[in-house]
Amino acid sequence: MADKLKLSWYQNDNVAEVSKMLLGKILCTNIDGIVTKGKIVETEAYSGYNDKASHANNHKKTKRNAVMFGPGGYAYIYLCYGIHHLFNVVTNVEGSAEAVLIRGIEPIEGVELMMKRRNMKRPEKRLTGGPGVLSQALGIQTSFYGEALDGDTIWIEDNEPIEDDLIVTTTRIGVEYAEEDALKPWRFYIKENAWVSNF
DNA sequence: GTTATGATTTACT
DNA sequence: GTAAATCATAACG
Repeated sequence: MADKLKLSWYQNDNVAEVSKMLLGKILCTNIDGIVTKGKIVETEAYSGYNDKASHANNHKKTKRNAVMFGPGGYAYIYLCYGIHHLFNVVTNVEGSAEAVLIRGIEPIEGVELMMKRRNMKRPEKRLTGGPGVLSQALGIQTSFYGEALDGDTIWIEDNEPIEDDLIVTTTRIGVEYAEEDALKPWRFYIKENAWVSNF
């Protein structure tokens, strides 16, 4: 069995690199004594410096994103549209508001429970193929906010790294000529994986 | 105290 | 393909 990633593992000053390395790792939760696991297949990096999409843009510190300003290795849960829980992993050291958004996972363990939670009547692809639903499938709630990822409730297990050939890095659309303003290719996913969202 | 907004999902035409 | 749902957070008065 793979080892739990240590908090220091996340405290890398290159968010994009952490995002890349998170691909293929195993995200685990332990809710009510039941463990569910899923392989991370899609991630997205967020920085508090130059990413307009980030809640921590321009070092804007609020109560909600405060955890992102802390040291890496903690869970940042954000409730979007009032319904969807988005799960982020805080990276980098204290003072740098950077995080990795987990966008897609491939169910490994506890699949039936996931479907039960989601009350799935839909194709399996939608079970965890999206940032909002994967959180729900794993039972992630707002009470996970600020949880350390080396605890017994939620953690990430190490796994064999994904080959570079299988990692797809995407840039934003229509930014080729606007290199200065364009955000870096900070979206990563595993090639030819059915659980990647939005395709 | 009140209002505007969003890192999305789902359903329907 | 497009449109609507829905609520916690943040900013403003």
